[in-house]
Amino acid sequence: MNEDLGAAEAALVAARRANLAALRSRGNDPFAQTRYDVDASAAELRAAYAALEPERKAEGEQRSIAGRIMSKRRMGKTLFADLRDRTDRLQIYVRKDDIGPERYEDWIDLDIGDLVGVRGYMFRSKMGELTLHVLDFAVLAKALAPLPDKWHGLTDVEKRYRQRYLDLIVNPEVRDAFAARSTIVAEMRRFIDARGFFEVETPTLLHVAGGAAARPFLTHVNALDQSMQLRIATELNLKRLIVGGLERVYEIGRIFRNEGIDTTHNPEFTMLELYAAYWDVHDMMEFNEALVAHLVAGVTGGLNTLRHGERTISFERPFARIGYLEGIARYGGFERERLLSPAGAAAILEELGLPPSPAHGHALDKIFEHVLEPHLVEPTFVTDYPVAISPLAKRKKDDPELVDRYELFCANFEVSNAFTELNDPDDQRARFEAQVRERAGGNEDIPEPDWDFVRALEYGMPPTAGIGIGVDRLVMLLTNNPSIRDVILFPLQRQHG
RNA sequence: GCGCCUUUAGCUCAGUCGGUAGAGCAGCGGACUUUUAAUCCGUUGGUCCUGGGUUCGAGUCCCAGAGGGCGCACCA
Repeated sequence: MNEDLGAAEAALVAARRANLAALRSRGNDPFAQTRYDVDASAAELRAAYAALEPERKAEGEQRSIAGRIMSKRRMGKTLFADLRDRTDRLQIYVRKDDIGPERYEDWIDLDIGDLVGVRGYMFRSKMGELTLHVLDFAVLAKALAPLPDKWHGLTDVEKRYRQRYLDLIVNPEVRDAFAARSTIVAEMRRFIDARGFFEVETPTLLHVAGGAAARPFLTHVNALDQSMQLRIATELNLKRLIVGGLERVYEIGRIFRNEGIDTTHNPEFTMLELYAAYWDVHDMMEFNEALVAHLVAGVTGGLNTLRHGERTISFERPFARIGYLEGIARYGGFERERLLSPAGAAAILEELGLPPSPAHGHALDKIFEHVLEPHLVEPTFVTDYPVAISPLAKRKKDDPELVDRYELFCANFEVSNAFTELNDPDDQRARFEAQVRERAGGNEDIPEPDWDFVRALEYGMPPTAGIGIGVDRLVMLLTNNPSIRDVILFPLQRQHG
């Protein structure tokens, strides 16, 4: 079974198997264990005994923890080892005199990576380290494969992603980032639930994936013998629920887009979408600002600033606001009339030295990215988008070429996108028809229209505001990680032998 | 898709001008009853990513390919 291993690795595995056999020969089969009574975590013990003075022992109280052996320092008839559990690392101390010569042999046969449960009392060593003096223990599982280097850890990025379990074992900051993600998402739910929203789950398999401009993944349902698509947004189904009277709904769900992979894009990612009947885009902005400020305070222990790379970003409310056209005029000097006409926007692209765009909306996106986005470091609401790039948003009452929409930018990327939802079925139908023409013109990123969505609007949708937040990118921001792969446990990698 | 970088022991990395492949950690054997990257003595371990080519001789030079990272392009 080890034919695919190199000789050196095979020898390491063989040594561990020999240790496993030795443990079993003493009636101590690690894989026969089913449970262990754990009454503390490493972090709890560190906190509970923080005041213990050097060389003092808390002999009266026995505590037990379980974890993985990360290092072992043998000194003849005693040994020190470091145990790691989900919370922290804790040093343990084992003496031959305490457990007897035969059980001490077990510790010689234990390897780095093995899982043990230990019970004993806490003391502080001569060197000042809090340590658990082991009086009893159980071997709970054996690591037959050798772990990466205890000091350098695992730095090979490819291996870290392909074997994330190794990354999590040896790189504590990786575990911390994913623990932070869990906390952030939980806090997000609490914040939303407290405002009376229903959490719902809508299908990922759809006949027509819509609600965004992106290429979908294609699949096939055998039972129906029909081709289907993986969703690229949850928007249309969530608004159907608003039509259905649920009034306040949200979904935190996996979205799939069959597009490029880079430091801010993974083909499957997590999006929060939330819709509130009787809110408009201003209510949503208020909500959005409160949510982000709350999460920043949560991860920083109450601060309103975040470290991002070399800089510090302030999230003091209110966040900056700038109009879409106003911003492009301020930083690029391009005027509204040119931007809002397809020919004018195409001419601006040329002036900027950018390649021509297939459509007006695309040209606007490119101009925005080059002119305004580089300036958006502090959290900033960009408001009042052109209708050409907002097919699902409601027009501004006094300015029908623009829509009641904003995007929140921070650290030069989009954190959220929100608008007052278009609820006029005739306008929606007209915009879908425009998309049909654009799609016929060769833009494959434009989805097929979802005509049943127009039918839903015909039954009446209350005035509603909606928002989408890229959860992965928000976690990147909140945990100061530069790549989306740092906040996705198993990022997509090419398959190889 | 394009460009740059990268791939050597289980892990982290050296490898000069093309001349028999190295270190630390881990492992193995030994000493050591408060160590902590424990220490000390001894020692095993290689598909140098793959396939071609040049050469008396290739980890090293050339070509092609594969994986990965970064940048650009793409991408609400």
